[in-house]
Amino acid sequence: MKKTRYVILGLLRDENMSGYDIRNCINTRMSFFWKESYGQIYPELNEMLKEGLIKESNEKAQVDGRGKIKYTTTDKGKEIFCEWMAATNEKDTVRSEALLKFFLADDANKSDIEKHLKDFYQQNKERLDLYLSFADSLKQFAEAHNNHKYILKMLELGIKQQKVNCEWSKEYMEELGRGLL
Amino acid sequence: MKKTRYVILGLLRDENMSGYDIRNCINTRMSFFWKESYGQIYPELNEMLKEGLIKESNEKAQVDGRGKIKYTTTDKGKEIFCEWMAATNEKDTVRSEALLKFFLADDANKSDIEKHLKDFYQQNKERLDLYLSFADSLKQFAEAHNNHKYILKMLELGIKQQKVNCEWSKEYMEELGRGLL
DNA sequence: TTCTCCATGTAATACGTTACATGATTGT
DNA sequence: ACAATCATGTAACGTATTACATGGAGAA
Repeated sequence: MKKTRYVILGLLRDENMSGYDIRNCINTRMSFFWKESYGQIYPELNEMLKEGLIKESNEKAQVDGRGKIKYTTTDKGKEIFCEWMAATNEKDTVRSEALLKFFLADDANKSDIEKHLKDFYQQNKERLDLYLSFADSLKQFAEAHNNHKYILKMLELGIKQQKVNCEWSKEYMEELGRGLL
Repeated sequence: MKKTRYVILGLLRDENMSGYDIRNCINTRMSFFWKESYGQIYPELNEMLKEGLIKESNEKAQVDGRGKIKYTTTDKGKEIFCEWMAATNEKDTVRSEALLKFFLADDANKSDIEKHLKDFYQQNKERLDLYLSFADSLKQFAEAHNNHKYILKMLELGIKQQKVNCEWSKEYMEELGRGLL
């Protein structure tokens, strides 16, 4: 089942946003467990408008200058968001090309693996730093929004996961470097 | 880019397999970072046959009884597998409905979150046990195949990840239970 | 003025799942 | 005899990415 509308609805509860904002927010803050492309977001927004799940918020439209269209959730939107929240989750769809290569490796492609481990470490380190700084900025306003503490909890997990990935790839690289494998 | 053929090629290097075998192997051993459905595997196998990346291995066909068709990689298949192995990885496609809900939670859906945390813990625990037993069985034949040590390394990461997820969700549940959040 | 980024959108294409059809084999 | 599982396959459908089109705003 498509979940685009629920992410949108979830974000709009907190703050009025344009399609562009939504896409950016998802692909930065939420990037370690989600992403969306414009090709999904814009058509979905118009669909949701028709269904009355969101509406344009003209209040802030001018403040921001541009022809930007900001949206808010309607009561109906909040309702279907809550229904989704309460429902049992589908099985995750996880696909990692790096992990796939690590799994399928053998002696013939040892040097490729070393390269991919390096990239893997780098990417996880970058994300780790991103989440740490995001968590820091949230902590400063922990009282401001009641949902901040939930996001912080979530980030805590992301940080732990990135750390595990970094440690593992570092160790693995060292083992390969010392010819232990 | 579709990666189905590379998984297939990777598995076939090690052992002759049928489409059914391949699908089972992916959806059990590799389930924490990959999956494929019959609708992808069978058409892909026929496509690969046409392109000369794999061929039927009639040797073992009878041994197994059934009308099972087992495949092996050809030289050309090995070649394109190696090319893929050496290439830089695409960004991962990660989508977890559970994590999405944890991120989008607020006080209004606290009880939903508790339920999802319970499920999350349960699923991660089950996977953890699965990988532990898989790792155990591989360790017994660690010398048999030169690729076993790479798979073990990979499983090591999977095990660490599952553990982190279990610990995090357990802690989170306790905090919620004690009304700390 | 030209470049870059903001901003919205769509059409073509690629990818993936589901549900169904079919039939053999094994265990009870 | 019956159910379960093995085994292969396809058509319909749903979902997601890509590439492109369009144009305004701000900076160099």
